[in-house]
Amino acid sequence: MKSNDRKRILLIEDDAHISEGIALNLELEGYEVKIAGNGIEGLKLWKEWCPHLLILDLMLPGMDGMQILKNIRLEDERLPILILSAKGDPADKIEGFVDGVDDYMTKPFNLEELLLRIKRLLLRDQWSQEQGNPFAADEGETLYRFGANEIDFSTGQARSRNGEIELTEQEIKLLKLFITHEGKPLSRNKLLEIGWGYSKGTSTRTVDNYIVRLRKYFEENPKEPEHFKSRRSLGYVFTADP
Amino acid sequence: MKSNDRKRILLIEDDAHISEGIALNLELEGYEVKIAGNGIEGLKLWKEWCPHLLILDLMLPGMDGMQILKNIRLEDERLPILILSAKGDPADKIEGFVDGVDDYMTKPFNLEELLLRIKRLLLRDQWSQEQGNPFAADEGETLYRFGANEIDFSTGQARSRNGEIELTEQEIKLLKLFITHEGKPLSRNKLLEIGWGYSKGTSTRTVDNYIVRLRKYFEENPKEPEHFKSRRSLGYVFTADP
DNA sequence: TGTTGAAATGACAATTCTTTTACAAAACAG
DNA sequence: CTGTTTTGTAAAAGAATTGTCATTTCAACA
Repeated sequence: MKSNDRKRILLIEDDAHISEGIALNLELEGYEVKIAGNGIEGLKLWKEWCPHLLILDLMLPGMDGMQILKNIRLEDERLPILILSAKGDPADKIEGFVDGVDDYMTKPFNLEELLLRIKRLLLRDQWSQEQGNPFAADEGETLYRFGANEIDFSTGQARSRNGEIELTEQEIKLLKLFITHEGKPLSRNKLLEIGWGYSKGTSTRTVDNYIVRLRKYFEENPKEPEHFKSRRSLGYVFTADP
Repeated sequence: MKSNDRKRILLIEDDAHISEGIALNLELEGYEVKIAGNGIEGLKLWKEWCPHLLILDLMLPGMDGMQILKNIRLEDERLPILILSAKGDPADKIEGFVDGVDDYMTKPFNLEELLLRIKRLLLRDQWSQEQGNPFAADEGETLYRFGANEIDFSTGQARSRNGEIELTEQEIKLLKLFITHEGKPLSRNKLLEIGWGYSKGTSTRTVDNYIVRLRKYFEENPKEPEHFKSRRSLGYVFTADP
């Protein structure tokens, strides 16, 4: 293993003053740093560059930080994420943590402390990598059942009354989104933003088409959906046990 | 793995009001909790009870928190430790972190946040524990059979319906990878990283070429692979008995 | 050196998945 | 009812991924 390689840290932060300050310090500590000034760019860099740790400003223009967080957690359960936020009230903190944040600091923050927290997070992460095998990531709770269906997220396969199905990437993402938000209506916009990384305002029939497909796969009678229901002008709701 | 066992949390805190409040909440969350009212007792319990996580008040009577911390870190580098402290000034924070603290909260703290931070720390810790060596196939049995094929890893030879084949080094590595991860899709990236030691993000057709070769060797009908299947945008899956 | 064979690359074709487009059907408001 | 908005669906167009082959690189070896 080449654990000697410099650790990559991705910083998603719109305020150039702050981001450059942090980046400079991180580089002095020996990390490799890239900055994204907005969410879209951030997601792109995350995909391409595969950073070891992510520092994320919750208050971003365009797609907001929370969306990015959700988006990334759909695909990577384990990436250490440290949230920065100007807002300091407890409500924010908690919402951030719920979605799988590893650490949280409010601006203005103490730089030394930030550096130490980062160091510690990366150290723990490295322990995870060394001991476990790199594939263990997916091997936790990967089986999900609802109705007469069973989904194995580790292999991307599903069994339903129609037999075995090989799910595609988007289908998996969408399913995860629905399952993690069971019972809550998700608007097309939200789905596009979180599951696709689109910026707001795009209007297409894409989502509907996927719904059609999910219904074909998993509904007993696709015309009378039980699990993937539409809520007019709200979006779609997933229900595990109708 | 007995991940179902309740996690043990040791709380070292002299103020009974606070400690009991925290303990109660932790128990409601399903943790097993023990309280130590001072440092000596704390160290004793840590040794006997082997908690999964330690919550430590820095301001303790007698032996002070920092001593305990150092003491424990001498013997256990990895135990997740969360510090509580009434003093909120940065200097304290930093000193705490330097000595291998995983998280730090100052009193008065938000209970929800405490619970969430604990949850996250324990989750990461669990990931660290998970074992599994990607090249486990090295051990013991060197003969592997699947379909009409037989591979002898000790000599690097294989027999298939096409006769005897001398496998090359890379082919062997790749085969081992597939065999040890039967049923799981392996992305090109993972394969390149593990089998070749490439860093992430390299894009080549190398892996595909090897797949072609493996299929030629081992598939009855390489155009309709049974064992080495491709899962678009996920990678390749190996299946021993289709 | 030149030979050899494995390993890697790059171009292009074949395939599969995704998005758009277009329109029908359904739900709603008045 | 009737017009408007929203949702469902199929099929075409568009992208992206994968399969294959010819070619180049590289290192071992005679």
